[in-house]
Amino acid sequence: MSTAGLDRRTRRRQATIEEILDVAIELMEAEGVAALSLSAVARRLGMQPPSLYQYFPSKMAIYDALYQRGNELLRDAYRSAGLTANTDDQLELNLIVATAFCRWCLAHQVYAQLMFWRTIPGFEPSPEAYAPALESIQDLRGHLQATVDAGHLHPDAASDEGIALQTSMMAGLISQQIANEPDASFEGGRFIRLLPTVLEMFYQHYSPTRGK
Amino acid sequence: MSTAGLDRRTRRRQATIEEILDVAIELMEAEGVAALSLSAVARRLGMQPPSLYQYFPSKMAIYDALYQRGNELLRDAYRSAGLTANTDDQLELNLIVATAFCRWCLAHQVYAQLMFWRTIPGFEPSPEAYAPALESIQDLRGHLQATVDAGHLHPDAASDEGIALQTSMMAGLISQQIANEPDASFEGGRFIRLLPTVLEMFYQHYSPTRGK
DNA sequence: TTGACTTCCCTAACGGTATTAGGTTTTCCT
DNA sequence: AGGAAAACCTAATACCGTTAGGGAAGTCAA
Repeated sequence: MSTAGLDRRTRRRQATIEEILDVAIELMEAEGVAALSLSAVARRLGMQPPSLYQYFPSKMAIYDALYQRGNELLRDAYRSAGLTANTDDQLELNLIVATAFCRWCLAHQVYAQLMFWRTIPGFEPSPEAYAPALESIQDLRGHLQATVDAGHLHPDAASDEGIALQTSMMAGLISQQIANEPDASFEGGRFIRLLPTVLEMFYQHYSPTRGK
Repeated sequence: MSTAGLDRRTRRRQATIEEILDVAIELMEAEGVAALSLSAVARRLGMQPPSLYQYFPSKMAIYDALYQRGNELLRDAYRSAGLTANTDDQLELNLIVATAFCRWCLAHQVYAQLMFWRTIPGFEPSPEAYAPALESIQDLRGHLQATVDAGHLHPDAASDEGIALQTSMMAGLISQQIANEPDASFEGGRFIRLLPTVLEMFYQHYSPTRGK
């Protein structure tokens, strides 16, 4: 990530790579994820299209780099929300980080579509690009486990099933919001504003006294 | 829909249109929704690509026709599940129709992606193509209202919010399943098998005694 | 049966795309 | 300063969606 201590040319190269990715995201925001055109990217950069192949071996490689960048950004947003939260209540903390997660997805719909819907024909993320997504899932698992340990949830909440349940419910709100009301605010969105409700349902379902 | 009583030429024409749509769906299943190629469709039909323009004014029109067809098929699958269900229990009936809905989406992922994710750049369904989707939502509302009337759910369950909640939760399971385990069976899918659980949570949340 | 009209399908062409091949110029390190 | 490597170019290939225009075949009325 840091550019210090490197070759001058290597630094310039890295800057160009970032610039390509920035332009790609911008164009996808304007035209749609699947409508990304390398020619348009090159035009925007004042290059000829084949020159891009100095930096990425294919269009899919650009998607892959963006997939990775998105997962890193989301992981960081998620973590920093957990770290800066000022509360002792584990359940409230869960709401805070879940809100941060959903907020990020709605503010970065292009990334979200690339990361969670996987609708680009022929695109399969590389293990390297997928790694930060696994970290995010681990973080979520940690949050749930901490809530369990604090006695606020049944142990099953931190199981694979509990995680699948929570991610599915959040993914449902996010995908419905993006597909049906992409421009609504976080507070006003018909679907996303149900996030606290949905978390309540989750807590209810995994209440510590479940199964007597 | 019926081809009886029409011009001979009109009948042949209608058959060709259906054939084009069938081939388009087949290719999208194999290559991805966004990877549909009119040239490939024409090749499969033994035509030259421009000939397709006798039947559809553009590629988007084909997407639109498929969008409509998918919504009609889903509406019919949903309705027939409700009609053939053999139960007196309104809650069980809900599970049956919800299951039919999810089953259809997983069995027809191409349609589902087109209908619910809207990831084709520049595609906006026509009002005509959208109409059957509205019917499906009305059917869902009817089911929820009937459950409320039977005294099994709080009246809020059939409100706009209740419907948004239920559709979001189902959409979450479906989208997670399609994105992460598209080839899993309905019973074995890590996400979709949570459907009964999720409905339980919904019933719990909208229990008739809610708010005392 | 003839003539007109429509439908169907074709070829040719335009401007766009991703990508490869190969050459030239610029940049930088030793 | 020499030489390597990086950066960028032009040209070309093989696709794509779409438009223009023409010819053959089917259909209907006189």
